[in-house]
Amino acid sequence: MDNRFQSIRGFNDIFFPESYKLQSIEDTAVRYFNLYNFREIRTPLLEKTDLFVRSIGTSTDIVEKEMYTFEDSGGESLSLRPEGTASAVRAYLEHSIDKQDPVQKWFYRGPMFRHERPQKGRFRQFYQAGCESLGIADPFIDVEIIKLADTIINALPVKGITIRINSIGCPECRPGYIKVLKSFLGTIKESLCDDCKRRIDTNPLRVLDCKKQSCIAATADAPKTTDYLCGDCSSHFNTVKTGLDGLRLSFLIDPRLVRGLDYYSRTVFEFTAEDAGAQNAVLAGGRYDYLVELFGGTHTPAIGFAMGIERIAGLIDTPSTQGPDVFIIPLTEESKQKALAVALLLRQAGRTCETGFGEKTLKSMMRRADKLQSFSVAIIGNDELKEGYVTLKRLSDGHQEKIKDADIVNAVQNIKA
RNA sequence: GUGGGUGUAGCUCAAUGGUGGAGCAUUGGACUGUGGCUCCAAGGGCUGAGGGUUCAAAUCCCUUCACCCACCCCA
Repeated sequence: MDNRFQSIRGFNDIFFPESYKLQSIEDTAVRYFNLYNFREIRTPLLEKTDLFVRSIGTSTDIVEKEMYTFEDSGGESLSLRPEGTASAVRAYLEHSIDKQDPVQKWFYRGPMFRHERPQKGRFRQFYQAGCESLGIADPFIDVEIIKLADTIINALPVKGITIRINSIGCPECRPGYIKVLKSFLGTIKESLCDDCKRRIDTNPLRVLDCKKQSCIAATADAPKTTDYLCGDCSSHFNTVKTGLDGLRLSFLIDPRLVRGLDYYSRTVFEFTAEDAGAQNAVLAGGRYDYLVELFGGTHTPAIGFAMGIERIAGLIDTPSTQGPDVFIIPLTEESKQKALAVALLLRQAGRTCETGFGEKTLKSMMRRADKLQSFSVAIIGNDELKEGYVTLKRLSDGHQEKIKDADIVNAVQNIKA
């Protein structure tokens, strides 16, 4: 056991029923993405490292220490994607989609990779489903996107979700705010933790995000981004808020919400769960109005979000599952061919079927049928073979009858009713 | 990368430094073509790995690995 291969840390095998839970979360998300007319885009898991460095930001933790980066045989630096937006924007420009129709609504789902220490709700390979709306600056798009996120979350059996929103301004107004914030932080520097002291210079916004009680207390009176927004950003944010109010969507304005990626601007939002451990952000996103031009395109406003599939799964009970409609029991070697024919017939009619091939005795097959929570069993032995019927038995009450071969599909229908 | 916790059967867990057990699960039988319930039995372990102390180590010490939780940060 000790010498056998082991998966690498933070890369997990996911078995049924956990896999089924993840699948149903993704399916729910995809259903609503489609309902909102988003179209799927599939991008590579591997990209040139620089794509992520330039979009996410050099001083972010993701780029500094969390990317799976290596050189391929040609000496080029490649990285497993730590998030989905950079690839989408790259594809948008690479295929000149902005020239055909700058307005695009895309969704994606799949694994992301970050080299962090695993803990509750955090893995090195994890799954996200997300969407991107490109080309529209209208704040009502923000409202619509947040409503989409809310709709997906509400379609799932999760409780205790809080929607937090904030605006972090634009290149017009943010520098001014950061200046004010920096000088404020300078005055309280001594009461901040060591990390935050360092952040004053490297990334002052992040000081507001510190979870240490002492830092939270020290920054209680810190200037708020929303008080320093320029006219355009301010009215954009106001429209978002009234739009959400108009949908009767309750949300919290969280001045400490700054997001960890450099490309965000204006509206940022996060859905947090009460019961999720320390990693409580289950869905997050925001505007990134300047990323397309940062990549060399024309100015293209955009907004998107991503949801953490496993984090949401952590809030959901394991779903109860159903066994097959019919478990087919061939008693003899000669009856196996007919067993297969019956199974195929039932499956064509949409009935889930399991076959008892490989089991030795009737008892062992019955036990297996029971263990799989089969609704019924169809026994096929030499008698049945000779006289052209199957013995159909309902396991819940033991009711059993002989069914002529031609009537099997109907009989299964009737026995379930 | 840092800190704390935990490693014993497939799973959940017992075992004062003195021959490693139980429940559940698995397989078979009681019951020859009828599951669940019950009873009986069987299989399954280098106690995560390596070293040390000791007459004697699952137990004490050191090292290492893995997992969990938290920090940093993030979905």
